[in-house]
Amino acid sequence: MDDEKLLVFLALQAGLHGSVKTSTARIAGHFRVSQQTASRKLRNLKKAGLIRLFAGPSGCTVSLAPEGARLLRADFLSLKQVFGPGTKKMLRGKIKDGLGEGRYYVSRPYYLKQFKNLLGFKPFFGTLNLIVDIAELNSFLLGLHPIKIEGFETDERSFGTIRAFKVTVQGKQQAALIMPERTAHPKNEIEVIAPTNLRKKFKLGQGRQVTLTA
Amino acid sequence: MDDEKLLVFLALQAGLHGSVKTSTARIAGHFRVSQQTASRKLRNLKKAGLIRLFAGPSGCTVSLAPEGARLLRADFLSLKQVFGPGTKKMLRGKIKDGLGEGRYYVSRPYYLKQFKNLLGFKPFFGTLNLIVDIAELNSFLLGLHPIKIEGFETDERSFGTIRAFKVTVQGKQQAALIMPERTAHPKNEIEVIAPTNLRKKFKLGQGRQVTLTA
DNA sequence: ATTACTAGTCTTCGAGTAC
DNA sequence: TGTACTCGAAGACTAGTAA
Repeated sequence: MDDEKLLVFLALQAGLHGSVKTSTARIAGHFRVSQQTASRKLRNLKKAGLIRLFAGPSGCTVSLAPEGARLLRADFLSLKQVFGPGTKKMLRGKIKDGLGEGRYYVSRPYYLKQFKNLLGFKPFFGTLNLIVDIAELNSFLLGLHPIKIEGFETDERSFGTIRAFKVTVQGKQQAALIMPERTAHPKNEIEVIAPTNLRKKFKLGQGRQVTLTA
Repeated sequence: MDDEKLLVFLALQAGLHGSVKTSTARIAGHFRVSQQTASRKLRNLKKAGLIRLFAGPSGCTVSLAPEGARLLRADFLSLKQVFGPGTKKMLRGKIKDGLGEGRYYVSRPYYLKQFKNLLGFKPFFGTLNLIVDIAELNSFLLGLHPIKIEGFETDERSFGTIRAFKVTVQGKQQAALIMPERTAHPKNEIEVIAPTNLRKKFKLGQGRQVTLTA
């Protein structure tokens, strides 16, 4: 029994917002593991913030925590891409006006050279900042080949390693989704670079919806 | 990285029927584990019959085996029950004419007593045999409380332990889905018992479709 | 560059048991 | 009945390295 299977099992009984009264022995029986293991796994899920758990001498009641629901939703979206009827890999995001910071670091020569070599284009000096759904983002990125853009340091500051993914913007424009390598769990904000000024080309303003495909 | 996550990762890249050329290092990088672990897990999935794998000094190409696709489909259906829009727990099956065997063992006193006590009804002496989709069945059963009907032995033969699940037939009739306890992976055939003769009540003949809800 | 074996370490499991 | 602790055994992980 892996953690995620247990989470699904609980979600099916408790629902996304409800709760279920059960026992560690019952769970153990279902997965054919020991009562001790069921108990421990349950506590682990609680510690990980995925479920809410109240356990006592009369059994335990469990409900999904928001983080647990989000995790399952991400799994669901991944599988939907596999089984869903003709769903192409796609990610929608809303434009957020950036701080002009992107223009600066995209144009650093050390990055620039790698962009050219590894992505196949010289990016416009500016980035398109998009707000996306984290679950959708994870599902979208899963299965794409990450391209590693190495970081570097100057006397003043350090520039971290970047993960880049080749994408298409609005179904037409070659581009790349980029994000810091460091963050284990991606934020809900991503940046897109392309050979041209995407804002101009597609007449995009703040709040407008953009579609990335892969 | 658990096995199932890896399978999803591969499925997203290879598709259900295609294949993908990759390397253990790339997979390892994605899940942030060692190359060795990725290699071993891949071989495990192959040994388990979930993927087809050709590995060599120039990388490896992977495709989903039918069993792997089935496993993912089961997961997908489970999650669909959680996230799907208003999908109630439901299982469809096609009637298969039984051998009259059900009539015999359902009426064994030792079973009968437990059916009454644990299911809350005295079953009609006969079973309705249904052919179902294994993935749907697994997803349906996941989350239902199994009720254990103990087996017993006579001088002539032994009667195994039965797992029973309370269900509703055609949205109206109280009933129970029963299956042998033994089998780890359920067959695609189940039996249904109810207080009344389901065949008569719903005018069911071979091949007719029946809906169970829970 | 690959895959994958071996060996040592670390994690996870379940029986026994306390409460 | 429950949950959950300890601890010895079984399994999984990574580093080093062969091919």
